[in-house]
Amino acid sequence: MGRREEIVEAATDHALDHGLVGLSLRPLAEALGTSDRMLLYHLGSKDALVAEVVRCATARALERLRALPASASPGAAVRDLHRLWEAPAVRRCQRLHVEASALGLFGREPYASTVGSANALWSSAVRDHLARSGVPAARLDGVTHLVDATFMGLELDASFGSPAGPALETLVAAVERLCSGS
Amino acid sequence: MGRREEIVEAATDHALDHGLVGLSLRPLAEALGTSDRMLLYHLGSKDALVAEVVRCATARALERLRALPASASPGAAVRDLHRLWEAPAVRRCQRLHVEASALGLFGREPYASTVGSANALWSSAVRDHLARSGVPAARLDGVTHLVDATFMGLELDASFGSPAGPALETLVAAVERLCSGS
DNA sequence: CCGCCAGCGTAGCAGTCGCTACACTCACTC
DNA sequence: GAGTGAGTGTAGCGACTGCTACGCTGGCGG
Repeated sequence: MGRREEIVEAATDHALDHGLVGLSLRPLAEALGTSDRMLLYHLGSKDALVAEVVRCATARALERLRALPASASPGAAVRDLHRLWEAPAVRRCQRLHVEASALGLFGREPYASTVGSANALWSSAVRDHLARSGVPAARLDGVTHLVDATFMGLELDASFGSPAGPALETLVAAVERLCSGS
Repeated sequence: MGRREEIVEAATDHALDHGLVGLSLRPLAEALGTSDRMLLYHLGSKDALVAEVVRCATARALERLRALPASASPGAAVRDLHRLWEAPAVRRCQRLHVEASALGLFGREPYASTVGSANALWSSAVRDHLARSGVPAARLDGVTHLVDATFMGLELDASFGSPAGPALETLVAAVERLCSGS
């Protein structure tokens, strides 16, 4: 692993803990045992570094999602996806993804474009898992978007103590009915 | 309206356009035709100003939500809530709310605490509307949280061009089945 | 007519930001 | 052994941050 990849991995760990918003080169460099000068030497600019961090966090979460075995039913798939999402290692990545998405809300770069492609990857992996778990093709698009959006929204809600339970149970029940009936 | 309220309203307009992240006192003051000195004089600190802005944006959206007449059915309620959410005046407020929520994700103040109470208000108003529109009590909690989380998530997705249509239709169908059956 | 104080402007503080200029070491090739 | 290039440390640039010290103004009550 080259120095650049080492830096990106370590910076990702740091961002997973502290978020993207306050991120600045000097404290980050100090935490990584190097200097801001070096971060810029290897990454080119802060924006490039941030883009790499977002990409790296997404890749870590994706690896876990792709390793998830097919679930027994659409309802079980939603539950399994949520369990995966709540695994600490995955959740921290998703929290970062949500933060990056919000930073792109007003078109601010590099968040807007980076998060766009990250989300396409994640969303299509969710779709794959749902398809493998018996969600009928006619419902696949809608359920994928619904599940994806709901989990993101729940992550936002969770930050001020709102429990995910009721919404999750409702979503599971809804997906079950939607995929068995009609 | 006192000078303080005028400033908060104008600052809210500005934040609705430009977001909370890059917000800094001097450009804001210039846009408002005053000086950073005055913002601090009337509001006390930047954090207090931000808290007021978030509160103000939430109040504007709430006013619209509370004026929404009861819908004909649970499914229609979801559709009506979404139509309300997509009204430009409301949507800008919700976009700001989502941004503020994300800024609170890592516990950063004043976002975390301000957004918490704003969300409680919004969530309970959504709950009221759903109850008025025929969502049975047993489902009220789950549907409220589901709808709320989904809309927030869709707002995040919308920023990189993902259409809300499929997820919304699926949510409407799901809520309809959930509230008529069993 | 005087004092007072809310409201406002000017100037500036100490600190942080991303980024760069420059000099230097070291391993390498020729 | 000279030259070369990647990698690194130091120091600092200009811009910007939230915030404050200080002085002025105008209208009010005494």
